[in-house]
Order: sequence, then C-alpha cells, then structure tokens
Amino acid sequence: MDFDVAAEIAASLGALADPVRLQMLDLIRRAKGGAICACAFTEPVNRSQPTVSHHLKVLLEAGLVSSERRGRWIWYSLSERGVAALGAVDLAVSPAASAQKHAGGHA
Amino acid sequence: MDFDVAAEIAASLGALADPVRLQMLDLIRRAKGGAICACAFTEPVNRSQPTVSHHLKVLLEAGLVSSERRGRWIWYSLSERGVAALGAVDLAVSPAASAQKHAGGHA
DNA sequence: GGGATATATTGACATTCGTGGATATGAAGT
DNA sequence: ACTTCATATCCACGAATGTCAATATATCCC
Repeated sequence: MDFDVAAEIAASLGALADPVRLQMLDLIRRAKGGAICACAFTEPVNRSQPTVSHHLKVLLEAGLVSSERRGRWIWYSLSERGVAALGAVDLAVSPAASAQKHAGGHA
Repeated sequence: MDFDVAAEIAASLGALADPVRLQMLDLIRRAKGGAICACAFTEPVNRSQPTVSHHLKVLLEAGLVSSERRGRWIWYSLSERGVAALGAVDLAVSPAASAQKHAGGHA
C-alpha cells in the first residue's frame, strides 16, 4: 500500500474521527425520512452555528452526506458512502452487533 | 448517541486516520506469519525510528495491535480489533471488494 | 426594496498532532 | 562491566484542527 492510497483512506477516516461529526451523522441516520435540516444540529450537539456549518462542510467534502436546499433551509442526508461508512463503523465498534441486526438495539 | 460514546468511537477512528499508521497496519497484515519486527517499518514508510515508535504506541493504545518481545526485537501483530478494523476499512473504502474476496486483489 | 431568517465564510485563538534530533532504557553478547 | 544494537522517551517545532464571535451571503415574505 503506497502512501497516496493510504493518505486518501486516512482522509476519509479523518472525516469520521470526530465526536461531533459522528453525532451529526447519527442524527441524520435516525432522522425521519433520512434527512434533517441543518438547523436541527446545534442544540443536540451543543455547538455554535458556525461550528456545525464547518462540520457539515467536512462531511460534504468527504462525500459522507449530501445536501438539498428546501426554501430557506438546507437538508442533509447520508450519501451511499456515508451509509457504508457508518455501517463499517458499527461493524468495527461492536462486531457482534452485525449478527443481531434484528434486535432493536439503540445507541 | 451521546457525546462520550461518540468520543470513544472517534478516538478509535483517529488511531486509524493516519497514512503512516495505515501503511504500518497493512505491512503487519501482509507479514509472513502475521507478525513483523518493529525495525522493519522505518524504510517502507520512510519515517524516522522515533516516529515509527510513536505510531506503534498509538496503535497499541488503540488496541489495534499487540507486541511481543523476541530477544532484542519486538514483534507486532494485529489484534482481534485490528483485524476487524482493517476489514471494516476495506469495506468502507470499496464496498464491492467484499463481494469478490476470492479474486486475488492486492492494494 | 427592505426586513427577517438560515446558512456560509472569515479571522483569531488554543489545542492537538506528526515529525525528528538527542537521549534514555533495555536486552544480548563478550 | 562494557559495548552494541533495538526500542522508547523527551523536547521542540511547524502544521492541522475544533471552536466561536463577527460578518457575509442567500432566500423568503411583505
């Protein structure tokens, strides 16, 4: 594995390796309809609006989420990569969880 | 998902989110017998001995690798978590790869 | 157009991180 | 004990990162 490949993977992982961004991804995942307004993050993650905006940009540039404008609001949803990434994280965190997807576990 | 849980996951991901560490993990994974001497990293990753030692410490503390002393040398191998984590990374990076595990793909 | 609201950008700051030189620790051999 | 070799720790430095106040941009409504 040469450095450039490793650097690319590391960049993707780096986008995931932040507690606030993980919370935000989880909020998106659980959102009704799979999408959530940008304005709905600041309170649950306890961060300022600029900070939330910054993290959303990081997630967007990492291709983990996609955004769509609806009037004054912007709605975010998980991209295909985002779904795969979150699934992989679950797998890595608790390998047993994948075997019991049907038990209503909530984190 | 509350902050502490997210922070814990983020810490694990952070240990993976570095190109040099990913290269090192890959070197361990491909090593004959699944273990590799600490001295065998500096040249392929092109980093100094203290830097390699630092990264090995990070990987150890993240529980991704384990070490064993053999005479003057210390050999590193993937832990169970390390195997799971690398597998998850492969999954997230190229979801298709998991479906063709039998084709001899090498990165 | 003008005011109100949602989101993005800028700028500054403290903290963390990756890095390597110098040095310390530890084990092996003589 | 002393030397040699492998690894770890200390220290300093530059770069990247997370954070927020202030400000800019964009959209909607009247």
